[in-house]
Amino acid sequence: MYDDLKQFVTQFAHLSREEWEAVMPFIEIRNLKKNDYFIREGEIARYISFTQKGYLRVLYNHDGNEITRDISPLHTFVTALPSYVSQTPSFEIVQAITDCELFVIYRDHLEALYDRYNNWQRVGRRIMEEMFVQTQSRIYAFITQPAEVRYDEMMKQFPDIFQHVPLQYIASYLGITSQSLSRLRRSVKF
Amino acid sequence: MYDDLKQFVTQFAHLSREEWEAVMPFIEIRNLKKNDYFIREGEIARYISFTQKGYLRVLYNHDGNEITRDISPLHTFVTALPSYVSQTPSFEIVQAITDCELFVIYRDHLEALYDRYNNWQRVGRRIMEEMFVQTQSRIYAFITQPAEVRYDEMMKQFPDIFQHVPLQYIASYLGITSQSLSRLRRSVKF
DNA sequence: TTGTTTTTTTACCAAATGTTAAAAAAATTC
DNA sequence: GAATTTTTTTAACATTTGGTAAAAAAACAA
Repeated sequence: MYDDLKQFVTQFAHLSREEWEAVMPFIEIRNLKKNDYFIREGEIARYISFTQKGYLRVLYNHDGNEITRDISPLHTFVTALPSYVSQTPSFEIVQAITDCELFVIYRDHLEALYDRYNNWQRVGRRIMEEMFVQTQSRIYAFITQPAEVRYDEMMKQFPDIFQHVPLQYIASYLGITSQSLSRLRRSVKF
Repeated sequence: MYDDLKQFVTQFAHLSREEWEAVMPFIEIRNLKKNDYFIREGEIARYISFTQKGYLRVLYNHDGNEITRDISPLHTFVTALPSYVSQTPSFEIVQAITDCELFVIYRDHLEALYDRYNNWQRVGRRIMEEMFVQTQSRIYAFITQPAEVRYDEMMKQFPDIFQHVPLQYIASYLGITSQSLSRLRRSVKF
């Protein structure tokens, strides 16, 4: 049932049986249809989600344009983090790109788990460290690589995403317009 | 002595007197001269630094060009994080931009502190959350703002940096060449 | 100070990406 | 399946940024 979740978290720290089972009562299964919202604009992000099935994106409205900041790979945690950590209204929106099955954990429950088990707190810390490292490499990509290379790398790293995610979201994630993405896709082919 | 450090960490969690004092024996003061290295390329990052005085930058060599990924504001933690978390040789270099006074803490000591005090583990987690949120807003800037706006925002947010940090490092941090930075600085003036 | 090295600026041209508009293709709805 | 809506592609032109080279300015060293 929670195999993927278990595998994900135990990458970061070994958990005793008791520690692992302590999270169980806090996991809530939520199914979203394509285009449903996980977090709406202005809402306070009171929970975090592990994507068991499907793809979410994190976006925000910038002068009427939707800016996709993140497209979640399978089996990772997603929320509108700025809102989640500060418990203030979210400028970010989290939306289902495809039908999704999510494991949802409320922040209050997770914080209680952290209070009780140092080891869970460690898992939380290590996951954040890892996410930070990944975000940094994305910044390196923006600094050093033209859009075409960023696109190629993304295709290599997340080939499954291209079967499920509209190109306009991918273009925004790469920091270009969908017209530009179209153009560089054409030039790559030949 | 450690007032700035104490203020920084207690932003993230309240610490009892015992908890605060537990870190003291682990703090090592290190002074760097301008251009000295804190972490060298290929070295394993075995410690983290709080910049009490001065500015560090995090960079790496990309086809012979130095790419500045980060310029540390005063009173924050810095290390070559990918190496630090995985304990593998660092591709990133951490170098003093100005003379620096650093509070250095070894990873082994910090991990021991985390093991012993859940509250310190919490501080570590919250700092990583905060750093992640900041890095994300930098990604938003890359996606939505042209270099000129990114430059203006940086000047607003870190005006002190411009008195100490060479423009070429700032250009690289902004993701442009120093020639381009020169050009847009000229156009802003009038 | 003088000479040397490094950094910043300027200029010109090239390449990458944005903007606007419209057509084509695909997905969705009735 | 036909009509409608959304997404993707194409095209022409504008703007931003990069690359190369060299001059000017600043920092550093003898």
